[in-house]
Amino acid sequence: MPKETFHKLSAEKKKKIIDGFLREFSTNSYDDASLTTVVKSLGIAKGSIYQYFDGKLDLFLFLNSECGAIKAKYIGHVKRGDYPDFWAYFRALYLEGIKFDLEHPLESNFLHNLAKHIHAPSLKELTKQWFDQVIGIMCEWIQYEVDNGHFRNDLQVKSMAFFLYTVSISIGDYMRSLYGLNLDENIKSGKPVFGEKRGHILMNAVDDYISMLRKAFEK
Amino acid sequence: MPKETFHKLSAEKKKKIIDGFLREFSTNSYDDASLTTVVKSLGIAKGSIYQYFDGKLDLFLFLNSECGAIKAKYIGHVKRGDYPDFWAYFRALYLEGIKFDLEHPLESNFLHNLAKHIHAPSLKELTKQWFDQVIGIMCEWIQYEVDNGHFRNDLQVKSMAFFLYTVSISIGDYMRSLYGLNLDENIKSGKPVFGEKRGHILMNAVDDYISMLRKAFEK
DNA sequence: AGAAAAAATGACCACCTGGTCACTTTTATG
DNA sequence: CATAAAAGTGACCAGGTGGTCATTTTTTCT
Repeated sequence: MPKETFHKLSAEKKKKIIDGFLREFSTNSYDDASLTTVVKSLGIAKGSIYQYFDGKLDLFLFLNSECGAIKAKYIGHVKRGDYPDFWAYFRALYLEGIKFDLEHPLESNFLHNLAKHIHAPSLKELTKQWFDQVIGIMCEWIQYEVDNGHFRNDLQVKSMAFFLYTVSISIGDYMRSLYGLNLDENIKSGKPVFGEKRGHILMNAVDDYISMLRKAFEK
Repeated sequence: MPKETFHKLSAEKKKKIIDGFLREFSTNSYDDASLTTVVKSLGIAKGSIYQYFDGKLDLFLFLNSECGAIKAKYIGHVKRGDYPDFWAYFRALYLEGIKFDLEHPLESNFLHNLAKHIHAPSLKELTKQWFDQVIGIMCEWIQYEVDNGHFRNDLQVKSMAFFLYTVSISIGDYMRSLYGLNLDENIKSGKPVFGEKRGHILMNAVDDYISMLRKAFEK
């Protein structure tokens, strides 16, 4: 967590610093991201960031929690009970996710990039926690649907959760591939991450995937 | 590709060098793998490897093609025509894959590790080629089944190929998670990669996945 | 055996990283 | 305004990397 010094900074300066590092960590793996580079482009001294944070990892974890908090504001209010079936719920989560992508490109790409480099040894603890949490949530989702007779019950819930996790993560990659999106380039050039594509077009990819998942899981 | 000097080496020395680097590249990403470390543990001079190879990337690409060639010997003779349906064929490919894993742990883990770090910028070209090739093959598989009325035809073949690719890659991860395998540790300690597990037990994970894939793809 | 060619060597290079800390500048306080 | 505390600075450090090359050792050939 940042030191008090950082919180005392003006809102603009804080944002400038956060954005600078988000940009770097969004287009590089944790290890490849260079503090020196960011510090230079921000025009501040290297030593300053050690007045704000305990080190590279501390800085990264802070950015992660910031991005997570913003994303949670989007998907947090989507409730299973508000939808007739699981896949409508799942789809709504993705819609909110894309809205988040469009409105917070930097934060969105930071999180995508983290998921991409889930095997980075330096972030082993963070990614393990994150992974266990996601799998745990998905197990609960699936168990609920199995109990209510909506999902098949001939497989281990864990198998299904792993399957769902894998496919969910890859949806984003698929969208990028299908529409020829180059997020890194857009990030670097300051354009919107998803270019000119509207959210509902991107949902075509999600819908193809959901169509397959539905069949895979249904009783 | 290696220089002539390397090929003139005795078979034992060649194997020792190959194994040393395979071990390093199996337990580290391309960038994190250290030539210095391997060279020290092999007891040869740093300069020697520059007499054998054009550099780190050249060495890596050579190891990659070696491992690929060995794996191809296993899965190369599995033909679609020899199986009643696609999933029997798919399953047979995995059986051969596991056989390869057990008999060539170092080579197997090298390839797994490459797939894990598919986003590494230093290997961008290699991974892009590899990815395009795999997706291409899977598109052909799927198109064939669609044409013969075995797979649904209401989705883009590309969606299905991407889906199949994603799930296929994750099967290995799932096996590791399900059986608590720690491949890196086994590699480092010299134990068999999959520990004491027999191949047919590992296939339980594959079968759960196939069961879901079958439903997702069937007409 | 002697000369020439080939192979092996390891000190060394340029470069980069995250992190430090004595020092200067800015801000707050009495 | 003077003093003290807080914030900002950037040269510097140790540690690491892939790669080089003059030199030495080994092998090959006559």
